[in-house]
Amino acid sequence: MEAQRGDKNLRPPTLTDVAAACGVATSTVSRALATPERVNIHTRTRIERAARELKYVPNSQARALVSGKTKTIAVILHDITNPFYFDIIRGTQHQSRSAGYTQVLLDTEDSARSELEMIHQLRQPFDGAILAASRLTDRQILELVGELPIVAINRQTRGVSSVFIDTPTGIVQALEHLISLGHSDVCYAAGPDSSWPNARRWQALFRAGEQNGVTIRKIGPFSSQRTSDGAAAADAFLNTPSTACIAFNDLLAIGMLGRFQQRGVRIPEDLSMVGCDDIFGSDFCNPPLTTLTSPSEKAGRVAVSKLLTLIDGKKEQTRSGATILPTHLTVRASTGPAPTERNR
Amino acid sequence: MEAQRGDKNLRPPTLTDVAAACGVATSTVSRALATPERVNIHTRTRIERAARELKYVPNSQARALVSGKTKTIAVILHDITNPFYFDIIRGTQHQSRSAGYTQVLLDTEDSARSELEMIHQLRQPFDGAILAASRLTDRQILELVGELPIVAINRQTRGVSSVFIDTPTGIVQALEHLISLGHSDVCYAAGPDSSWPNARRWQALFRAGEQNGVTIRKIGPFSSQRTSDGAAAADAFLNTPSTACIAFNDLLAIGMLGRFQQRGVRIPEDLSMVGCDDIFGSDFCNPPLTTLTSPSEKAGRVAVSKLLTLIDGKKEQTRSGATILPTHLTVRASTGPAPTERNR
DNA sequence: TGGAACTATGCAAGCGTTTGCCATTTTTTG
DNA sequence: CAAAAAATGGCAAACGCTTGCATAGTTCCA
Repeated sequence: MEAQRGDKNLRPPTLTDVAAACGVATSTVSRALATPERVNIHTRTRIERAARELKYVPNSQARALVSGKTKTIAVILHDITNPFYFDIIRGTQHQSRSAGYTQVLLDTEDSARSELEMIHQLRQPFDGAILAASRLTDRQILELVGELPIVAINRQTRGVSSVFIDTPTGIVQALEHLISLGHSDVCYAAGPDSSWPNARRWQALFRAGEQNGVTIRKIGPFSSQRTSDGAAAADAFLNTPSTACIAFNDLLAIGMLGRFQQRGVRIPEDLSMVGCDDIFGSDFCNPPLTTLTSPSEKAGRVAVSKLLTLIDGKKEQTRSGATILPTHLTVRASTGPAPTERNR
Repeated sequence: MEAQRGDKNLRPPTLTDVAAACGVATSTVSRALATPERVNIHTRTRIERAARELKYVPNSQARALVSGKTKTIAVILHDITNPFYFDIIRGTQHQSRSAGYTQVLLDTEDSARSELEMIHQLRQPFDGAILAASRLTDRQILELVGELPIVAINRQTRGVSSVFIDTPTGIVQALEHLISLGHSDVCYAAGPDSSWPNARRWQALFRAGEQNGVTIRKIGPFSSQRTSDGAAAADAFLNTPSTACIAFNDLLAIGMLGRFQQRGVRIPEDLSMVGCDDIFGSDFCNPPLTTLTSPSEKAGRVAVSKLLTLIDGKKEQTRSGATILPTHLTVRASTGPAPTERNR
């Protein structure tokens, strides 16, 4: 109950303070710190010592003002607490940090409107932005790209740099896994219509079903932001004759698992479940979930490095391609042989 | 492969641009936007329209430079991906956003050194900081408090504003729960020595054990950052004669659960497990974990509001007290009657 | 009707840096 | 040894905004 306000050192030291302490001009101090070779070794060391003694820290605002660069990037997602983002965030964090950038997490609370608005504001304080699973339309995204370097994750739009986690291809693999277990009627528990990856996953599954001659159905759309959303999906599933279900994401799948247990449906004896993403928890839920493991952290890292090359604006490298990251099927205990007869 | 760089609007519009468009001075525009009542209604609307048309967005750097306030706070934690923080982050996010502040997440990657260093740097770009589970010493924290408004979460230090999630009291409740189930020998699986809450939890448990006349033991310290850390703890536990275990946190507890299953130990028939925090996953792990539910999101919110009053610097309100938030015991399936005879 | 009291707006300084340009000194070179 | 070149460091402008002060108009009251 004493110190709780900065009494001493009311004003942090500035370049001018350091300059005064050394009897040189501020410009010299600035150069000594930024371009040491432009300054005499002797004065330089003197300045460096003074700066250290005064605990001088450059004011990033002032620096940003003149340079126009804030060394800060925005990572935009619509729900910070969705575990899918955890690893992505970790990836962006690592990569941006190691490049000397600060990242700011912004959640749009699931409203496309605020997302667009937000990004408009962003133009000033950020050097670039990463759109993780955006709900924006292609037009909106392109408009943004005109204002700010942008990299999208799991969202491909012509002319926009992006990183795509190739779950659709993984889904084909998952279907084959199910087929090899004897399943011939598979249901997709869909995520929100506004989700771009959701459409892609469904499409991939549907096509693969056609090619393999198995029945594919779809239930949903369901919200898929928390496990509790799974209950509705589970109940809907039990109205289908399918023996296996591939869910849009693990959150939904885990929720379904819980509901099935509640209703006395045994997994994988009565039916098989496959999730997507391999989020935290997929390995210890009950039963552990067979899922498509996403290289999320890597996606975050790659997105940041793409963004940084965009920011550094090597015009030549402005090839706004999509980087595609493969997923792999992780088989755990939620998938098993198709039941001879579906019990209901 | 076309638009990917801001071709148009190379330079965002400034106050001066708006002023020119209206034929007034920049100061007038500034006032029209900041203190509308100080400007004639007629000019004001004219300015507002121009600003809208030009899509003027104030430059936060410039504003920060003159005001000295960045409207940004730092949230410092040592591992972004530790699920314990998710809800805290969500809380801080909500509260700071609604107060018009931006939050930046900084992880110290578990090194006290970088934490201190980092915060020193922070002084410039942040108006304040929230220390979530700091590894700093009291002295270091006090030093910081002299430089920057600070609120600590789960860390009490004289003279430092803080929010404390009262898990220790909850632990007593958990012990009583176990005692009522017939357990009389309880083991604590400890987290890292450097963790302040860990010490408090152990202390509370130990005392409660003395008062209730039950045996309390301790194993560890264990790392407790991911579930895999639980394996070692589980094995260590099996070397004790205890019939119940209270783990430092849920991550550790869930990890232990997995290892027990691997080793054929049945929960709760053979032994009971209690975790702390009630993180994402505690409700769907196998078996669902009895745990002390933390009001984490609320803790985040409260921390931010305390920080903001500190920043606004009402000298009177500078009562750097600790806010204590109660936890409650959530009983799920991992605790049960003590086994008549511990099978091993 | 002559100020007093407002109201509305402009001027210009200043926030802490960076940086182009110039002046001075030192070094190099023929 | 003089001239050219390089090294060093200072000056001042600029980045975009806020704000204290000054300047006109307006309104008001005696």
